Amino acid sequence: MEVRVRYAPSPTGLQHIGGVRTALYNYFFAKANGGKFILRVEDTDRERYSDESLQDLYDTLDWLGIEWDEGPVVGGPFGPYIQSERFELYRKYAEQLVKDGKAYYCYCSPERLEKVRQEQIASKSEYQGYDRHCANLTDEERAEYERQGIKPVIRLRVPTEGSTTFHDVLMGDITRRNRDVSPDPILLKSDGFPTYHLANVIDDHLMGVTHIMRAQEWIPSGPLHILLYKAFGWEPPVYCHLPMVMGKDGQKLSKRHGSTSVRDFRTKGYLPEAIINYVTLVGWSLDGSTEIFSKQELEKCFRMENIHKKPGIFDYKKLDWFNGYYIRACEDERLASLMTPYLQEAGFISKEPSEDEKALVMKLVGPCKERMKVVSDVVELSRFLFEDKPVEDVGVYVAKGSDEESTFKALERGSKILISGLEAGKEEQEIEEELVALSKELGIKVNGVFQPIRVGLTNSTVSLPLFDSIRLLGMDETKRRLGRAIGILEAIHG
RNA sequence: GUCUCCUUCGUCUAGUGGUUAGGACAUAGGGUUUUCAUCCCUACAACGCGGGUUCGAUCCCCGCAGGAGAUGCCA
Repeated sequence: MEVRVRYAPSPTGLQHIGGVRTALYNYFFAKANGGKFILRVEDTDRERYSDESLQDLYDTLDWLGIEWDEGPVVGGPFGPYIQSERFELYRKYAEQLVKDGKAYYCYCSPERLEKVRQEQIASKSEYQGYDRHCANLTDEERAEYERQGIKPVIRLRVPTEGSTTFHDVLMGDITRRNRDVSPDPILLKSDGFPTYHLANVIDDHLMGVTHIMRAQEWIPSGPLHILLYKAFGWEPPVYCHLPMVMGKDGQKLSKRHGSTSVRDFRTKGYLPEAIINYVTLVGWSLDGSTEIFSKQELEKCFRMENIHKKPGIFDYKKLDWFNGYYIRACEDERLASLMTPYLQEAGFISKEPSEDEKALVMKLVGPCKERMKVVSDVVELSRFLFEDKPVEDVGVYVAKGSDEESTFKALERGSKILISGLEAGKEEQEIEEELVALSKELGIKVNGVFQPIRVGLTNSTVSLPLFDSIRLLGMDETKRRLGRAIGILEAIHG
């Protein structure tokens, strides 16, 4: 039997880490088993739906390189794959259930339901949920409600006796007494749209879904779904409930923990490889020691059995580590093009970069590569090139173990060695050795010579390596800034 | 309140009826280095608690505690 899985998000917000991981697991499971990965849009909540969310869904999957075999845009044999376009279908099935006596019309107002709920809470009633007020209306009562123009909902008749069990690949058998299953949940809302439970079961069945991998928060409604499959006389699929992704405090990951939308991470300069690799590892592992996985590898080695039961806490620092790793592994050309938008945003280079600017960005890649956690770090690393704010504070030029006098000499003589050396076409290593010799002569540490030069050139004690900085600045600018730095130290010395 | 699920270093995890309980991130220290970073080395650090079963339990069983989720005309 062919494996068919689906990712079925609701476009009511930006795609977040938890959702994307569900998508990834489904996608990898399909690939590893030569199956099909289906994308289905569950847009039955008309209140919260937004076009932006739908677009974000497509953009995010696109960016991650997750292609769906069937779904919106690409189509497929069981379409449409957007639930709002399947509107009529759900009503038909719901009404069939009513005809079969497995569901019924309910005319209760939201206000009444709320009142019932409040009373149950207030009385600490053991029984919580709908009181089945409309479960056995007579034809006359129904007709009266209809006359009043009340739009009914359709509720499932949940048995009050017995229990329902379903099997979960990870959890084993999960059993719930029927009296503990949500009493008579709504299947079709008064606006004619189905609820999640109805639409989900119908579509999974009609689309031939064989395995359902979804978040653990759905476990409690598992029995309800089984009841629905039974009511329709359908065979339920294999279930596998995924551990949730939590924040530092052990609560469901949310915005107060930091970024949660993939768009946020993308904007900050995270690479899709890093997101895929790390997110997959929260709740899944191959062998406990392999950490680096490419998407292609995961498409081969992903096993459902290796998914964990325990919810995982999302560790931003470990993500950073992965991202740094992937930045270092990134091709120069690609990294340059990833860096470009940040440099443009900062106003460092133009929207239509000239050939010179492009060449400069390429030169920036090497020195920045080892130093970025996220691509946006390039802005701070390269700021000295585009914004020249000389350091006026003499103390900054003085390295640890040196003093103002030695620093001045080191800068003055070091600059000469540097410039004449470069102009004579000497090897950098040779120049470096001469600078080291100078430090010895002055009786200061090596950095006592390099620091004032670096501060003079990059306006900061923390900078890219000296010779890289010079290459980026160019000879003329190097001379200018060195001359100016000498001036600053000289002036203060009188 | 009721129901369901979960429990190995701070975090992600490996693992076994007898192991020095392994790896990675983080943290701390050190080395390489012109700063930063990279890279390398070292250290720190865990089987939730209580009962069983057993010659022996982190591992098997039962309680407990703690955590999470669900309990919507949201998914």
